Amino acid sequence: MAIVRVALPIPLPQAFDYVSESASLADIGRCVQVPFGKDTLTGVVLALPAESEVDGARLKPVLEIRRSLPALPTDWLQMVAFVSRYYHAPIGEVVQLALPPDMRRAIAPAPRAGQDPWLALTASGLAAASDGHRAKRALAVVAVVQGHGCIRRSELRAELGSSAPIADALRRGWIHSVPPGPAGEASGEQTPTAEQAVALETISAAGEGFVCWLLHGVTGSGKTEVYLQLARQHLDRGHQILLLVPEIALTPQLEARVGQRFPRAQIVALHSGQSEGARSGGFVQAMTGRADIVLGTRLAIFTPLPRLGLIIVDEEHDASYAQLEGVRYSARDLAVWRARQRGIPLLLGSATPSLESWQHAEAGRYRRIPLNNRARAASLPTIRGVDTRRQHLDQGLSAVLLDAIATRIARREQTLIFLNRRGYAPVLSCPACGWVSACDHCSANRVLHLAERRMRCHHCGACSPIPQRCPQCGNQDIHAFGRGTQRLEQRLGELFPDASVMRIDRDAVRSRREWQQRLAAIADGTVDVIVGTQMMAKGHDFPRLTLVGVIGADASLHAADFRAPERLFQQLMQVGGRAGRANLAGEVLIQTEFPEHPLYAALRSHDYRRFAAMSLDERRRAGFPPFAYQAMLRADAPELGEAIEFLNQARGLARRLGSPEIEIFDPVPMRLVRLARRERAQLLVESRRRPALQAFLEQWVPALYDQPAGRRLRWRIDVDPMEV
DNA sequence: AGCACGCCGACT
DNA sequence: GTCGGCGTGCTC
Repeated sequence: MAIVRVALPIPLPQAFDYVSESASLADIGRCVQVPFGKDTLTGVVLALPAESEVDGARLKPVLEIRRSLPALPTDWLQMVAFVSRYYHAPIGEVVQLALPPDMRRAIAPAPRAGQDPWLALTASGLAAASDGHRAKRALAVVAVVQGHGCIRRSELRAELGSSAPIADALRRGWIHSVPPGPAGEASGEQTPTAEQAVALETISAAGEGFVCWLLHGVTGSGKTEVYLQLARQHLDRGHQILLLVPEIALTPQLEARVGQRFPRAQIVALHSGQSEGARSGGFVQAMTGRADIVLGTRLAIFTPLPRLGLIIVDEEHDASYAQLEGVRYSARDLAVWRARQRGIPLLLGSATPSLESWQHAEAGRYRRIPLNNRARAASLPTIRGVDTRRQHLDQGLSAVLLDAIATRIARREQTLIFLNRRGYAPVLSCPACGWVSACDHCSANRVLHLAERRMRCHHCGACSPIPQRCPQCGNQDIHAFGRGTQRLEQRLGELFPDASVMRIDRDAVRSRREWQQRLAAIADGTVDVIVGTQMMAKGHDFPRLTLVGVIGADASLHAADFRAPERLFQQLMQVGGRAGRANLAGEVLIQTEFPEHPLYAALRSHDYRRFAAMSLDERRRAGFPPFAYQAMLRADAPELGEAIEFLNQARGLARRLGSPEIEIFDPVPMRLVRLARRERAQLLVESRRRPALQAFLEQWVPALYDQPAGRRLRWRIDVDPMEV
């Protein structure tokens, strides 16, 4: 009779022991069905302990061990256990997070390569394409294949809506299926630039063991080419590659690029908004070693990969690697842990690395590789500040910026106006009595959305109609203060009546399809001026975009959050990278009341290093991360008092456990105290040493579970919090 | 988390 | 006399 330790999907910190007649060591990592209280749950076997802390008579038998599924590998279980330990999240919740909801469906065999071959153009197909005027339907096939370089039969079929012309084109010999071959066979590999070659040689020379590389490459320096050539080397050695990307709409583009480069590799894409079945399928393909490359967002860090040889984290500074809800983790940090665990190299890439990573490099823990030159475009954009202190502004737009826009319109070039505020105006207010459009559920104002004819809270999503008069005093003369993307879009339309203005933000672009349509319109050059939020900052190159205007950036300069300037710099650097490509010089105009601010000065000279040195110096002096390690206890309740009371008890506990190495702060209401009818507070604990913080948390968090007050409200511990 | 058990107010 | 409020405790 073996004892089986099982992680169950419940928010309790411990695993549960059961007994089983048939369990063996081979069942560690398998899914099991067990009775739990009144119902039956599916869990994962963590271990077969020699004995249980629970009295043997109380152990219930395992109902079923699902042996039809392959067992999760030991290193995967170790990673999950680490996440639970480090982030102080219940093991069962971590397993639930890391495991696709239903792995059963995933057991169906993956589509066989022979069934769904890669198709590519032949020489005669190329000839047929250029000489035209023949069988139109088959030529359409040729055009599509040519457009993709290389495409799966299933995708081609989906695009054409029929498979008959594919057969026709195959018969004519215009296209052929690419015969299966080594996964590392690359098509269209570029000759690396001198810098890229150095980067690749340096990384290869260090061997196959654990090294954390920080690839610091300016926008357009060709980081992706380095990723792909490095990936090819590892594919050649039979390794699997994990490529993490931020949670943004451009995943499909990168996927297409990887697919075209490695027509013979099995590529699995894992991103949010994917069906359960697809996620499970990809998970199992990766776990069984059938997938060669896993490309995905933060959740993909939990993919089991038996042949894993390389991890790449693109745009490693990106905030979307951190999960803020539920089990809190940073996929980038876990990537480092995982690479060390597996003894393999890890590549973190960014034009503006996180200060955490930069400091690791400064301290020699990561090895830095610079890519200083743009691979294609001749030069970096000119960045200038526009001093708005003494200027008349038209809806926030300075004459200098308006002139610059007019010039681009005349030249048939494009402008992007970057404003990180959605809606028409951030608040509606009555000048007579002082009423503001406050949200009933949050301590925030509802934003005027003229396009949707609603007032909307950007925090909880609640909506209300636009009042025609002041709800408090009846005054008909209420005003919209400030401006968002909608108002700018409207004003730019008035100022440039012959130009076409397009708005890109989460309200205007709801679906992937809309996003694609708008991108296509911008690429076509039918748009002159784009008003966009940070959605526009990432990825995508627009060859005709030569001017970027930045509005309202100053707000982040003096924000309460000590990370705000870092994010601002990253964002402006990224959005500036949109300006000027190929043979057209780019210009970035930043409207500011603080043109002399060192952040803008560093930005003007494209000097990330200076910015990083300066910021790290400030952080060191202030004792902020990465020179201190933090954990945040957050609580929310219907009334703020309850949350504060719980945190005070928690602080009392902490004081009793506390060591001199731990600093315990007072509970404070969060900056946005009220959110969706709940009031929130937080308590910060900090240490100069990570192990000291962890040792403290190991005592403190279990004690918190025993606090009776903790049962009446929601609380959560956030290790290495990104927002303080 | 779910679900029991368990003691105190307004209702068929 | 009961139906039901959610406080407290437990789940291997």
